[in-house]
Amino acid sequence: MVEAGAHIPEGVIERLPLYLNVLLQIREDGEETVSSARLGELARVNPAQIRRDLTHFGSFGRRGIGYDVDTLADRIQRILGSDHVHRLALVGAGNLGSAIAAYDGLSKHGFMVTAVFDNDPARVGGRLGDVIVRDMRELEQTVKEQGISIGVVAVPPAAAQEVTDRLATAGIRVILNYTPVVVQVPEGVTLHNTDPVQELLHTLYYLSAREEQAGPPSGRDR
Amino acid sequence: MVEAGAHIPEGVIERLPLYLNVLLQIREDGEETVSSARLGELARVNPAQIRRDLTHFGSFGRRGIGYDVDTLADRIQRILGSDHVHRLALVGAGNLGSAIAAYDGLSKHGFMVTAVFDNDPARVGGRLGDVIVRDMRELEQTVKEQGISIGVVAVPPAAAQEVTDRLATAGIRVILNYTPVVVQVPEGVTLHNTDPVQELLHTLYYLSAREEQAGPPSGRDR
DNA sequence: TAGATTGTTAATCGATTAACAATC
DNA sequence: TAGATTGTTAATCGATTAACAATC
Repeated sequence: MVEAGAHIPEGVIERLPLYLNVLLQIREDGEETVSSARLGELARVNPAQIRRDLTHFGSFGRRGIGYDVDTLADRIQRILGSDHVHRLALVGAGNLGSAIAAYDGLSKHGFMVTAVFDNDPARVGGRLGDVIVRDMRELEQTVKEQGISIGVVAVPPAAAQEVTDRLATAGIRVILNYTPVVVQVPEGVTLHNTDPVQELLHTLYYLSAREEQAGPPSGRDR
Repeated sequence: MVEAGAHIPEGVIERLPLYLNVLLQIREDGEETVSSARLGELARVNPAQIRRDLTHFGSFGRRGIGYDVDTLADRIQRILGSDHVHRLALVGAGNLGSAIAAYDGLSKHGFMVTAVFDNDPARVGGRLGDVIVRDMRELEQTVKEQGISIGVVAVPPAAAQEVTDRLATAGIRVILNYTPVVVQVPEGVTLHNTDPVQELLHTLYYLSAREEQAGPPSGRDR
């Protein structure tokens, strides 16, 4: 265990969600204990690195045995802060928005879409999951009223920057951008671009006309 | 310029698509020249790193001036292999599949969805974009006939592993997994998990009850 | 010429990995 | 006890960054 407040490398924080995901899956399969070797196999991470990563937060395993799946999952959830519910504001109720609202992975980690916005009158008033679609004009007020800090942008590219600006102004602190547009955010707002194409392009490098060379270091990204 | 065949760090290959994306956006804005400083600002990458990254492939800029946007974009596209069209097979024609088929970012980088599969008889025979939805049973044959090497999994979680297996068997070399399931792929197949939730969880760490500490190193991921 | 910005070196910094004692 | 696997150290490896000469 390292002293509280010590700097924890970004890479460690990036891998924790991956470990958590694998642990939840293992739990569904009925496994109660897991070794760093098995965890590493499923997450495609070096077992030594997993053990090293975890020491930043304490020691959660038992020598000779491995890790208790339940306990480790709980600990990681508490470290990340995903042990309680987080509300999301979703902007855009088209195909993409609908898919996001129905996305299994969100609820699994305590994320709840509690507000949906669209500017198409045909959609406003309709339902997406359990939530009524609101007019875009209500964005600022609703975000503030519900104290939402995470926003998801699933609108046509042309509207991406404007929506981002409005979310930031409304007090949103984390924005998940589902458009391929490079948007700008003010200081203090964290932006995530979920552009699978960037990952495809990255893979392409190893795919195209490079058969004589070595492939990518691992079969999987992230 | 480094000798051909020299090892190029993975991080460099990961950043090239980011630079490319920013360059394409700058080009749309009508800019003809860009400095590493400006590029770094937009991509949120240290300017020195951008220059260092590019030296792996040659020298594309002009001292005192900067980089020609067109030229640099072209060079990166050729390095990555995105200067020609790549066909995609999309499995799952629901909301998510529809959103992916309509996704701007794909065509922008030369990715074309040329085959769509679903096992719902109500969807088979219908259209998604320009493509007729085929029955899942035709997957193997179609993938082989069209010589498709990239597959996109946009099916319900329960079907994710089976679809992945079938794509791999059919000869697909890159799989983009849009489900939250941790799927396994055989040697030689590259798997990308596009799970925005993992990124949200990662951000959560910096968000929750840690106001007294420093935030994440940068305002943006990827 | 003066100002700007690249290409490139060298130093720093941090992350990964192997190895093994501790211990279940 | 013997086997297994963690926690942790120490070594390696690689990536990032600052600085500056080259040059437009």
